[in-house]
Amino acid sequence: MTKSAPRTRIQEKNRSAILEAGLEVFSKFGYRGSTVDKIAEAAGLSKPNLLYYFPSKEAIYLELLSGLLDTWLDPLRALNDDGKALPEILDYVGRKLDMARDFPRESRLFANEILQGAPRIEDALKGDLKTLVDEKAEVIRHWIAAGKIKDVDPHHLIFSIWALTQHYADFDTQVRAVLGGQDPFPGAEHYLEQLFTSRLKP
Amino acid sequence: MTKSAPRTRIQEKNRSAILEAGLEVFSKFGYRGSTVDKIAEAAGLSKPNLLYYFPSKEAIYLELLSGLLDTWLDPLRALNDDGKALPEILDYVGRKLDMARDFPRESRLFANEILQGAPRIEDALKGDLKTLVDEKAEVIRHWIAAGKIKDVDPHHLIFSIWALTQHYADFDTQVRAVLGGQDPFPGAEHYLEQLFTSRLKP
DNA sequence: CGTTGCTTTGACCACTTGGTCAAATCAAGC
DNA sequence: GCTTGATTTGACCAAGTGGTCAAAGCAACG
Repeated sequence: MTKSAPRTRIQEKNRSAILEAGLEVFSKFGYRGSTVDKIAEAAGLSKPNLLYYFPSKEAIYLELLSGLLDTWLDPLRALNDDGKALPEILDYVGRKLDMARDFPRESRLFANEILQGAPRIEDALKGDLKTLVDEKAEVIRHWIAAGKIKDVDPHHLIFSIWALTQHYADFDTQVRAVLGGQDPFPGAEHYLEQLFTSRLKP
Repeated sequence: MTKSAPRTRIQEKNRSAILEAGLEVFSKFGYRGSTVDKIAEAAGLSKPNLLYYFPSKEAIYLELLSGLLDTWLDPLRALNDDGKALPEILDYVGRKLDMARDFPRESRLFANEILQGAPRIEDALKGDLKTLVDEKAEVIRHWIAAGKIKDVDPHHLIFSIWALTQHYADFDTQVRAVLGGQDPFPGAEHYLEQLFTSRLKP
């Protein structure tokens, strides 16, 4: 559920333009490095006009963050105990890697917030996120008990999937510098599939 | 080689106090989020006094960064073609994980810089870093050709080691939130050892 | 056309921030 | 104790920042 639903078409347009601009700017400069002026310019509005739609810089940031956390966890929610364990996990890896490729700004915004100690979403991490991860760790434990995959620590398995996929979005600059500008994603997809298959296939 | 060598004992003491304070503050708030006042306070100096030792906020940041990149790459430099391939790689993983545990501020400072697009160290990444990684990739390729480890893309192997180890420093907040405050490192060490052994052991 | 309510803006303000500077303090050798 | 050079500081400044506000523009409807 989004904030108080905008009524007019123009409100809807401007609010979403601001959020898009906010994502662009916040993900590039971090919260402190972003200015209301920059966001306003990116959204094609004047600063006071932007502040007519959102009460403050922080309000934009918070709305982005809360929307993001959901989107970001959707692939994990989709991880279900539907028979084939390994393909299910490989699918999750693939979906996360796709997101790193297609939504790097979202990944970086999130990374920025966690790096600063997650001051604004600590509760969500200790609450919803922990609950969801614990739940999925249980699913993985069942797969292990049933002999469908090898014995691994489910939490660290999940962490490793996050780390490996998000690395390609968050550290994009470094990865491309080392690869000499070459697109990392085809290679990454193959590498990660092999990596997790080797570790998990019984 | 460090900057112009400080002459007096007091200069040495204050300069290193400032660098220590800078590391503390920059790694916590990022470049833009850090103020000269905060760094000065952490170093136990007044702002003008701090600026007597360093010409600007950026100078502190740059000196930290350039010193860091070296330290950060030392473990990779130590990766040598000395017979046993897999233990060599597992050692590298272990050393990087130790650094993530013992020097998380350094890792976060670096992560912050890369996240912002590495505006101040792009050249170093495309130069020294790429050279070093390409060189070590060649070592790994030899191991593969000699049948000492399984066939993997050397660059992505190195990326995966970086991603997995630094994740525990950079995303510490998230990891601990999900684990309910439990120390992640013992579990991480075991998980990573198994992961790379499974993938690489011929 | 004129009223009404949504939208936009120029001018402005208080506060933070990086950095300067002249003057004061201090330490050490003479 | 006095001189000399290193160190420290209070006062200050210009630029940038988040945010306010009253007034102006604008669209739609009677």
